[in-house]
Amino acid sequence: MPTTVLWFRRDLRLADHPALCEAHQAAGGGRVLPLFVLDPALLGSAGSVRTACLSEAVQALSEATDGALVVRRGDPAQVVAEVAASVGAASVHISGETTPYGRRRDAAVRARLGAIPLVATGTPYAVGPGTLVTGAGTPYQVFTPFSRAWRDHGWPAPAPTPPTLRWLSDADGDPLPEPDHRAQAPRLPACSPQAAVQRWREFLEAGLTSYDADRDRPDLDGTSGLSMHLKYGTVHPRTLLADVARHVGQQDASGAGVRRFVTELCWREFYADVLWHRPDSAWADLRSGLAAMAYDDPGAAFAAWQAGRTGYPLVDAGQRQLLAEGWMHNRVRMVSASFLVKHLHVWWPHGARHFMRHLRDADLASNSHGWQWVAGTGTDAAPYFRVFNPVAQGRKFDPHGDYVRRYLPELAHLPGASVHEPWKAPTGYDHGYPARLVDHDEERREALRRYDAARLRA
DNA sequence: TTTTGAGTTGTTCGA
DNA sequence: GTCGAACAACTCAAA
Repeated sequence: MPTTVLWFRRDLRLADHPALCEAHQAAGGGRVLPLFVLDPALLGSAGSVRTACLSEAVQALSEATDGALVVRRGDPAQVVAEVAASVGAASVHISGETTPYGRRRDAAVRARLGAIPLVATGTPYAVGPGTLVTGAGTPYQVFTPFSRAWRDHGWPAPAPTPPTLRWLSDADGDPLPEPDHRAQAPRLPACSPQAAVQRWREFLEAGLTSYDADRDRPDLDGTSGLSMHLKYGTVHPRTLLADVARHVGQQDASGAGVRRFVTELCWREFYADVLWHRPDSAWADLRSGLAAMAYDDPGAAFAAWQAGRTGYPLVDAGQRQLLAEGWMHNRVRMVSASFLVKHLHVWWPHGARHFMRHLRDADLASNSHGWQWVAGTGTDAAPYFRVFNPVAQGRKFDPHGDYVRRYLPELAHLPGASVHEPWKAPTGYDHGYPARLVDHDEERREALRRYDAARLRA
């Protein structure tokens, strides 16, 4: 009976897993060796929270396979070929990868495997990147037409889990990185398929109806909280879309929330599609229109931004949440990114790299293209004259100041929305909060000047 | 090929 | 305090 290898990557679950089905089918009555490779090329750019989440998800997968999961550290091309040869595998199975590094890596693995086929089934998306094209056969550049095509295309039903899973383990593995973050930050949610399912149930019951209104409020628990699970694949968007479709039938009151949630999933797929067509846009401007833009080198101001000491409370609260929890509310990500790019005049990849290192949901496509949207260099970019005012954003989306106070102990004594303007409070700087690094009006005008100059030279 | 309608997420200013 | 206009044209997608 043949043996096959199932190499897990961004799909750390057993449910709704087409490549798992394929691996079992190819094995016939034989066994499947579950494998995870700790790739130094990927681990090197991950902060401690990211590493810990990965470690936890892999641990959960190991338990779900009754300890059969083989974890090996090293260059995937070498490790996968070695493992496949050692068990005499008939084929190696994967979920298709779509990021620039993942595609290069898989090509190298395929080459190294030689006669053993590397079989890709499915992707981490409901509709695989590169599937949808415009009538002219070109990739979509604007979200709304893409989202129409994406909904019209429809989403496949979740894959059924094979009734019996016959795992093989050769028991010769490397240890996982120590998940040491939980002691430091006990508030962090667990990273496992079970945790994903639990969070999803809670959100369906309590969060979805008010999602449209609450998702923009960092002071509330209004988001789905699923971004980390989508990143590691502890849940697949196909599962979510199928559940949501059932939910819609039951209660119409949640219509706006459902539509919005589906739209947010679609954004993830849109940016993955853009990155698929333009791998270089991960770390460089998608559009060349601002090639002549004058940026400042990241120096002391960049360090202050990273540490959450810019003197603008909403920005600083976000940056400190990022360092403490490996997560930042989406609204605050936009404000903080805008501040780095437009108030501190730093090129977006510097900020994007910092986010990628620390975010536990670090998704290359969403992160890079979210930054490019803010910077005005991406698809559907924000008009260049749109400069977020961190105080106005704070008053609007954190109206009682609860979010800011949660992360800035130096401002915990200021009541209500006054926390967004400590310079106006007599006691605003009594507990060591830093003065404003730059003046909003001044830097806004400076940003507009630079954009004008860049556009003239373009 | 040409035309047409439309495009995530804001801010400021002045009436 | 509230409200509408200006910001600046440009590109995309489809008819």
